[in-house]
Amino acid sequence: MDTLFPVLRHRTRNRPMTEKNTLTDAVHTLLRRAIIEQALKPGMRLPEDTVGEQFGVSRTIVRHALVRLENEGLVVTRRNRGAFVAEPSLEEAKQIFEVRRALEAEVIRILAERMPASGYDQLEAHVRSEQSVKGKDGPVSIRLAGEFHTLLAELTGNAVLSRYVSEVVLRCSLIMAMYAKTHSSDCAVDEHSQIIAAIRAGDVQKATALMDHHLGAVAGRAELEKKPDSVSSILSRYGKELVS
Amino acid sequence: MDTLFPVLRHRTRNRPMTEKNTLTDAVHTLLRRAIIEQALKPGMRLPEDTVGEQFGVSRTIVRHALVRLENEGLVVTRRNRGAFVAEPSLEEAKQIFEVRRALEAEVIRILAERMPASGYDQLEAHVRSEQSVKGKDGPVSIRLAGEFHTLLAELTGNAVLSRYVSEVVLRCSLIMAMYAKTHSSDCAVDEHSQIIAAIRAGDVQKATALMDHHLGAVAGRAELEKKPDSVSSILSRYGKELVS
DNA sequence: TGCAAGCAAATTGTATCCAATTGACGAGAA
DNA sequence: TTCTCGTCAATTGGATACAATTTGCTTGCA
Repeated sequence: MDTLFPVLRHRTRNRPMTEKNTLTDAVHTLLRRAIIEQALKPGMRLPEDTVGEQFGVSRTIVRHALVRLENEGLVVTRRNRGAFVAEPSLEEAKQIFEVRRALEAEVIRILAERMPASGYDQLEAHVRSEQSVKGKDGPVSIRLAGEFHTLLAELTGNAVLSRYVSEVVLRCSLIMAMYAKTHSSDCAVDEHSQIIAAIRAGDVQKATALMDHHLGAVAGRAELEKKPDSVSSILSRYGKELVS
Repeated sequence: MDTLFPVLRHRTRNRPMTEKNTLTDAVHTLLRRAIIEQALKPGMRLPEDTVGEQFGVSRTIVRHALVRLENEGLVVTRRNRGAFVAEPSLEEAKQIFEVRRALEAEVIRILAERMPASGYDQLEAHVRSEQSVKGKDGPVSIRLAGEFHTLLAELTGNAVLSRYVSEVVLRCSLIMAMYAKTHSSDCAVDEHSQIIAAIRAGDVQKATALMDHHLGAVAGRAELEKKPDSVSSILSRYGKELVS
């Protein structure tokens, strides 16, 4: 545990962070990455003082970070109980995928209309980096698969849209971590290429259909398996119904 | 100032709040309402201790509430400067409307497919309450006009979608407060009725077109006028470019 | 043996305190 | 007169201390 994130202090003190150079942002970013990469598994408790101790910051900071993560849907907090890594239900997962489809359809619609200058270069570079880790089922592959969609959204130039897409993509990563046996990003890379091609051709219909299929495949893969591998994740859901 | 929200303590101590009964939630909710109803105008400073003093809570609470409001896009914070009510630029406004159109189109698509049992009753009741304040340009009218769209989104049963719609609707309210001369919700009510009718008829095309027109009219009204009534709002934007 | 009441430990909710950064004002020099 | 530099007040960033609530365990009783 202690060695998971040993560089926080250093990076925070000396170098500007990706976001705002404030401790809260640093903790927020690291916790998010830890959740997405499954270092912190769904349902795991996140006590404020424990986290703060590991990161060498006070509870105040951790709390602020947790508030943000809760807004992003990656953690849930229960009154006087503390924060937990979210365990999206299948119902919730369906909802998130539904929204994601709508948002990404809009992304495609916009990009087909106005793709920025270096857009295709960036996309193709990203696909290449995805191909370079093809086959591995590690956290890197999961992260890259998500970042393709984030990049796509960023290219629209619409910061609001981009933020929402990022959020749903992150939550989908969490969902896949819970429900899918393997992330199996093998097919995904090819589908990414096809989507780029369709956008380049200006064929919104086809690109949207491809994206729908792409997301549908991902969602379907999750729904079929349900991954009841750990008893706790099941019992926790039953437990929730008892207390609420 | 002191008499604006005199009931906070009482409500918080004795009664469950709308959200979670914690002071942070209470302050968060009240600040949000104050911003939407234009009691707190765009660009206005929100010093932590001043706000906390007015509400009778400590700065810690206000900080947490401000963090949430920032996540919602209703306030912006500048490092070591404090929090301000957001002043969305026209570019930002365009982006928000773009996302809103996409989200609400999805709402209509879903509702045409699966409208819950009492859905139409609730919608018509809401329209009636909108009509009852027709003509007045007060905060109540602004709030109701927004809540129609929020209600629509909630009826989808998709909590994620509903949350995002709520957010963009709130931000649109702020935008209209800045850029539109009058909220002029006169036409809006009728359009709301028409949208309901189209959904009831199962005509997704028409409902979407109506909604697009509805939102387009709202957005257009804002964009045309630009409301340069106060010099400060213009200068503040230039000022931002200087310091950033 | 099983259940309930009560106590103790742990953890969050809130308030207060110290430090660091920023913006403003004013004095002095070009 | 105007620009620059230095000091100071104001405000946020962050840490610590205290209070309230919940949980789980222990103990007593049926």
